[in-house]
Amino acid sequence: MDKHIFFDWLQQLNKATIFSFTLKTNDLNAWHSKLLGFSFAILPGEAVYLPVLNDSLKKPKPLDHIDVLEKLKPILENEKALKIGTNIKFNINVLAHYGINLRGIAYDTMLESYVLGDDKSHNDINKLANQYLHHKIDDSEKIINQGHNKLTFNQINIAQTPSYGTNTADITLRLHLAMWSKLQNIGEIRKVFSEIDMPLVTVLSYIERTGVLIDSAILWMHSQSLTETLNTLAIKAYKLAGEPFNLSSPQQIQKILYDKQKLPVIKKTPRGAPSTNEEVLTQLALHYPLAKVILEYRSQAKLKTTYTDKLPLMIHPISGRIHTSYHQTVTTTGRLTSSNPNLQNIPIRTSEGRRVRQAFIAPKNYLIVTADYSQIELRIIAHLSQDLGLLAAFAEEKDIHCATAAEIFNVPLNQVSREQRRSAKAINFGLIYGMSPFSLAKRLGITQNEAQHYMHRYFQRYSGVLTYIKHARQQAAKNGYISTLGGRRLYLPKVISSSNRMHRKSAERAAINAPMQGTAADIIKRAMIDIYDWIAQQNPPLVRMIMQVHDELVFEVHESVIHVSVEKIRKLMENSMSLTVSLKVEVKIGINWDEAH
DNA sequence: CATGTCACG
DNA sequence: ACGTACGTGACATGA
Repeated sequence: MDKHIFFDWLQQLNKATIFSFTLKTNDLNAWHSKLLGFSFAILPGEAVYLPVLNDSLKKPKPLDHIDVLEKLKPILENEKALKIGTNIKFNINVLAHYGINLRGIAYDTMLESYVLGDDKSHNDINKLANQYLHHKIDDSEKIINQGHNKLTFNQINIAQTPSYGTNTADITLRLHLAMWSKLQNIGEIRKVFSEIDMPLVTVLSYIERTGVLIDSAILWMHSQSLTETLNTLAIKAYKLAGEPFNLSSPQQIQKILYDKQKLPVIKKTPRGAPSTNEEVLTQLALHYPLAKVILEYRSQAKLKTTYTDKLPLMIHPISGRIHTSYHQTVTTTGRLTSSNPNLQNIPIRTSEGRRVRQAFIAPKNYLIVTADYSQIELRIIAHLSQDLGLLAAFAEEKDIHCATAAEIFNVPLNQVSREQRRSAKAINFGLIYGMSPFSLAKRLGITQNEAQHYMHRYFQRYSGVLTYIKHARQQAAKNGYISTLGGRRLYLPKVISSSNRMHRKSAERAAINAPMQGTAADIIKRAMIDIYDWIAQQNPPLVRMIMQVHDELVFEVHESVIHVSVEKIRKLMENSMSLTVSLKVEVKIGINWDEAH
């Protein structure tokens, strides 16, 4: 009977040009998860749960003596059989562990929800079902967790009755149909979905599974030396405070500094407590040695607790490498995020921090190659605004901060002082974030009037930029969203016309920043897709893409092909999207990530 | 589980 | 008179 149902479904799947499927696993972490079963749906309302025969299967032996995976493999690997799923990257990663190379990945409901701008929880099938299908999944549908009858997915038999096991595929299919009917009519969104987000899934899965090689001995030694430094700093701090206290507790530091030692309160936290953050302590450190010791302790403790202690623990026992997860549906702008561990915030700004990067190494006969987009966000605003001055500065390959300084301070390019360049750099950064004179003044340590004056000069010289910023604000207010070049939208639900001035201003800044940050994300994602296609053609592959850090890609490249590969990578990145300004990529090579930077 | 802090682009 | 540059994830503390 079971076998009959199974072979019947197998036949139907074989004929289907498109179907949805979900996986049941024993762990949400793909690297440690065992496959228990599949659910499939070809038509709305019809679904099946297929248990997988594996060694976790004990008592009931559904589909005994049939290797379900082996039978499904050709279907899952068939490019012509289109698949619908939710968080398909997870499925690819799990299936890869079983030797299945998932192809024909067509629609991911999580990504559909993301590009449609639904509020968060793009992966929450219950919420989406409620929103799009007006369908509440009640507990009776959940086959597991039913009181005494605790069945896990490896114990359920093949099932066609409505149950939590089968209906996830059904709901996924119906969710897709509902979201796609909306999505396909909006050209921009359809474009970003099909040209960027969907093809990127396979690429990210590849990068995650490839992983990064870490020299844990380097990190271990670094941890040891940090322990000593921290001990010494703690003793110093206790002496200056007159008593021992927990240097990791902002609350206790606050008591010592402000209650006991009566230091001036420079800033308060959102909840009204006197702040002890870096900005405040740096000012206090000019007069009070204790503040300096705390600062030093904090930065060293951060290195140890977040990086040197933790990274070695994240090395996968089998691959011997670190496998992060990239997330496509977290940010408002379209950037990726990385977690477990986060490889997008590895220290670089201090020499002590860079020692952590020295532990990111390449295997024997390979080198680390990094490729960075240079000034990508400013190039994007040049393109979006079509400001002639900015376009010319990039066309002439000028140092952009120097060029800006020359305009603002009205001096020849070759007479720009270091101080002037520094100011111009702050203005350029502020430009990207929608700065106010107040914040620019604070950043540069000048008066608000002076800052106002600088900004006025900037917008006088680059008037196209001002026009563009005004335009972005208007667009956001008129449409309730702002778009990137790739077609992604940042929705500003109501806040953009909020009567609360602070909220409104904040939404305006987001509207100014999103097209730049988001277009930069579009560009590097397109590049990653192109680079992956190139790497996939190699046999054997001598280049591996191993990390993405917003405007940078990191590779392991075999020594024998280093120079041709570098030029190919550069070319693919610089041409990933066509803009009025040319894109510039800086490539560096080293034996570790620090040296390649 | 919220808060404060700090690592990155 | 007010607060005030965009976007993230991880950690330790302490209720």
